[in-house]
Amino acid sequence: MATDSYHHGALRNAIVAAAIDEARRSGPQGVQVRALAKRVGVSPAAVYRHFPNIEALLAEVAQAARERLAVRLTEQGDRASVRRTRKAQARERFRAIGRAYVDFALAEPHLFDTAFTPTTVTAARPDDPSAWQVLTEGVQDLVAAGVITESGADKAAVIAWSGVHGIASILVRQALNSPIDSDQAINIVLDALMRSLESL
Amino acid sequence: MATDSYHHGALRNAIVAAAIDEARRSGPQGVQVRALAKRVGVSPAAVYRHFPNIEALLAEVAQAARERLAVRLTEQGDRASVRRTRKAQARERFRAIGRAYVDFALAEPHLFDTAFTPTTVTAARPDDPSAWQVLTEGVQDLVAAGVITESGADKAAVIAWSGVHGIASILVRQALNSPIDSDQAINIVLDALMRSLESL
DNA sequence: TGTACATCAGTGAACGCGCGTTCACTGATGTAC
DNA sequence: TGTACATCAGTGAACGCGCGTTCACTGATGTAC
Repeated sequence: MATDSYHHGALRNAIVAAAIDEARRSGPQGVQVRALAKRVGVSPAAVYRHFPNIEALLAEVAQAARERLAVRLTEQGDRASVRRTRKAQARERFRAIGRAYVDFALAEPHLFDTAFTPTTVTAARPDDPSAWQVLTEGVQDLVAAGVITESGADKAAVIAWSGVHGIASILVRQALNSPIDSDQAINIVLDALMRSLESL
Repeated sequence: MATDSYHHGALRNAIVAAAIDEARRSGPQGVQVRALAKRVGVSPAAVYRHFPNIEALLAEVAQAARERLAVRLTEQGDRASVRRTRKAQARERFRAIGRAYVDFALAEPHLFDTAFTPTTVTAARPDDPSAWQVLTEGVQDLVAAGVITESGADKAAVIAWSGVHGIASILVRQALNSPIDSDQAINIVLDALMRSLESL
């Protein structure tokens, strides 16, 4: 791929990569045609060979952000410490996924923002992997291990997602108005989540 | 207050009111010097008699949005249905506050966004009333009624806020990816919240 | 194997727009005498 | 009670900037013969 010749060769990928990095640094607002073109070493008009408008590019970046989040959830779920019983294992894995969700938000606040930014353009394909799906699979594990009943699965997913998304959003916005510090808060929420799932 | 004379008379208030309405319609991005000036019937430069820059105005609007939320929480908490026992009453009130939080977000999504938009300028005075405080008072009620222990109060506040803020954010962003509909989801989260508080 | 040509990813310059902000000014207001 | 004057909330025009987008074009690439 000759990035320095007249024909870039892999311009589309380069633009998306630069846009993701820009979103990581400055959030959805940071995704701008002219800045990206400059950064990739190309004229602004070249961007329009690959995207009809900036909204389409932003939608793709948002999807990429959501997919990165999903990847992290799976990674950290797989890295959960090993437990004796199947129940304990499923619980541990689920908790690790929840923790990863919040950790991602704190490590990449702007990317987290971008992931959930409203876009006028809808994605051409479904998220793959999808954070919601990873979470749902975690719930299925809990069901299979007998931690929660099958009838409670849908509820469990909503409850868990609300909890982790809530504490993540609050911490990212630095809006936690409590004597409790961030790390404690995360654990308190995760504990509460596990408790309320098991009483489903 | 002669709003049509050379001296407006109550320009500052008029600008803030217009800005809040603009935020209500279009979110924090909608708060713009020139548009507000035009709307209030004044030249753009007049705005700078009352605010050093647009960030300062936005910070004030964000605070107003948070205070409106807080007012709604109190209103709806006070309107909670009457129960026989003190415990049941405290629970009912707390649930009503939680419900009001989510309802506000759904009724005024852009204002909700604005309330938690990051601002470079910090507020000159603390929020009054403050949503966090209303929530904390609800927790104190639960403690006083003996529903939860005093040692669990701080935790309860964090848990509750995460839950309601989470489901509110998810619904506002229309990101709920579940067979469950919005209204059910809200109740499921509120139920889970109440359960996990009582097991503190 | 060499050449003509279609294709299309890039350029460069310009467009119109709306933004926040500034500056020298003007006109209404209220206070001191 | 009437007038001079300080005060300051407003005006109007302009600033520089950066944005997304367009358009006629150019140059590299690969394919057909």
